[in-house]
Amino acid sequence: MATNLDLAELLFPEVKGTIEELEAKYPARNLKEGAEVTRFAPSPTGFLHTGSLFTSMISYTIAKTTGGVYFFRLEDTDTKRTVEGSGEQLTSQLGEFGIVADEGYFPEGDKGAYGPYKQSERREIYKTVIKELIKRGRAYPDFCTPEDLDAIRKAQEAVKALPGYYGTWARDRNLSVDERIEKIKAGTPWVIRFKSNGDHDRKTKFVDAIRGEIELQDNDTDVVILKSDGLPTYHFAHVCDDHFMRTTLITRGEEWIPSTPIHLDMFRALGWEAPRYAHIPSIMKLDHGNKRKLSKRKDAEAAVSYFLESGYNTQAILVYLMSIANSNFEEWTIANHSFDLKEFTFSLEKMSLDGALFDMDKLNYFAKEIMARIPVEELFGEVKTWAEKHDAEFFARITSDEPYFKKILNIERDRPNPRKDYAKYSDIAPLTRFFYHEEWAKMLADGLPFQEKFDKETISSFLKDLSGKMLFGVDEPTWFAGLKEVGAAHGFATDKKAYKANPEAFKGNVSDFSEILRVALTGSRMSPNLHEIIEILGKEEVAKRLNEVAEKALA
RNA sequence: GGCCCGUUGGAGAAGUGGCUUAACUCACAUGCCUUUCACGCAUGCAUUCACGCGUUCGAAUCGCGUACGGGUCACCA
Repeated sequence: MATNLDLAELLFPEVKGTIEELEAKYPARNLKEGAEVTRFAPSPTGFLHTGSLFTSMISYTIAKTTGGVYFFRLEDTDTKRTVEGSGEQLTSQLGEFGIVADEGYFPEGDKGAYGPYKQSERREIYKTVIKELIKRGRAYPDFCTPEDLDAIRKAQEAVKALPGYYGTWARDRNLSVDERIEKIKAGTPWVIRFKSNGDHDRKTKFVDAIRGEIELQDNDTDVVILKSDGLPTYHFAHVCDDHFMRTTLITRGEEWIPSTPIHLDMFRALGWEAPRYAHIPSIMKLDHGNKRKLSKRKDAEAAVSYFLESGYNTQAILVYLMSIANSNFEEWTIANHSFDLKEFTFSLEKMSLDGALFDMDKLNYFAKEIMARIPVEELFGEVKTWAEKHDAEFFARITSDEPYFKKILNIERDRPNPRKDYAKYSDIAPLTRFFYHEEWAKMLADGLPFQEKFDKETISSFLKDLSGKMLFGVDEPTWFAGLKEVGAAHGFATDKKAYKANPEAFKGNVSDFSEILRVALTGSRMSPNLHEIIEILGKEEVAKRLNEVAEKALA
């Protein structure tokens, strides 16, 4: 009579290695007490999800702050969903955030002693372990077709039984070895299932690093561990990989909580110590009054590329995500006048238990705070790099005269409370375009937003006069005093109180002639400090603009 | 439907039985500053912690139940 040994040989004749050899090849890591080995293990679906960035940032931070190891593993076992080139994209996008793995998959080749770090290249390892499981009677080939499985599910529905491949519903679970061998020899397609000896009526407990103790029903389903394409399922790959890669802390989305008993069941069956788990809450979004997970199909902000393309500073994104992860981070940034994530002590215990709503307002707030504090030279470099990739016209504009653009960027920045009007690099072009003559000319052609209450003659004569009398190279009070003089000569008040006391005596207030100047120069009723603007524009350009507007006003 | 996780203001949240007349931050509103905007400053915004019952001298904090929200039950991860 044939035994499980024969079955294992028949199934995997090419597999010669043993688990012992693997244990020796991937020895326990020699790390100091408390050091955590964490990882980020995405599927290469051509897309870095915002929630993935969140999880990877947390994993990375934990490894770094405990003196451990953070590695990157590519989970490419779903060949149907695999998108070519995703590995590169994932690592390069993560790289923009400074989340670079200590070891793992890299487009140019694996780094580290616990590889391969791409699951499709680990078939040998999976099969070695599975072969052993079969020998021990803890795994078996299952010959059910999708139709068979469907029929089982329908039968379960009919009698209101729990769905799943377990107990007496597990059709091929109790086939004899001889029967199995016969079917295999007959060429019947098979998958390998794990043979659970769990009991659905019992509970399994584990301590989640974020939520504390969690109690779930014991796993009793015989999950598929090796698919018909010869690749493992997530459940098995996780157990096997994280064991041999010596991961100590599994950070993954909370959607994995319900399947944790399956993983624990397998760790037990293999006699391996299970790692600790930290199930990270999902980032949510409000949709018609209901919360739901950020969806890659429905929400632009689900893709990290969205933020990168619109030009959010990567540190700002990380800072925002950290403020969700540990809300005391915000207080910390205020107390320490720092947004340096490396200095902050992250703690899993302080994580909130339900998914936070993605808050664009708050992201924008952090982004403005951070952008306002980046030194100009550095900011300039970032804007330039971004523009080169995403806005050719803007790139051409700023590179045509870099010192000029730096001056523009620097407006109202060198002060304790700098201006904060850019949340992202793409905000800069529209707000600064008036500094470029051709752009300003277009605005003039489209019509300048002067208020109706000013008559054309006043606008024209005031600007005409001003074009020759504007002061340059003086300090702001002096410049403004000069401006007031011209205003007064054209019937405007130069003193607020005087105007308020007798508005009829004037054509307008200080703010009114200032506004006329502002509109003429910038094409808008709102702008940064006018004195800085005229100094940047220069005497010639200012005179040119004032004259052109003065003429057009009368035309 | 079974199981699991969760529920403090518009958002992120602090809070682990009396120190809370519920921090802090964003958003919002109003005012001040001011040549506009942005910045900055000041003030306001939950008499109440989903609801009910219970434990207790005392509960947002402990227990039970209900409601609601989320997740999960694949040869996807």
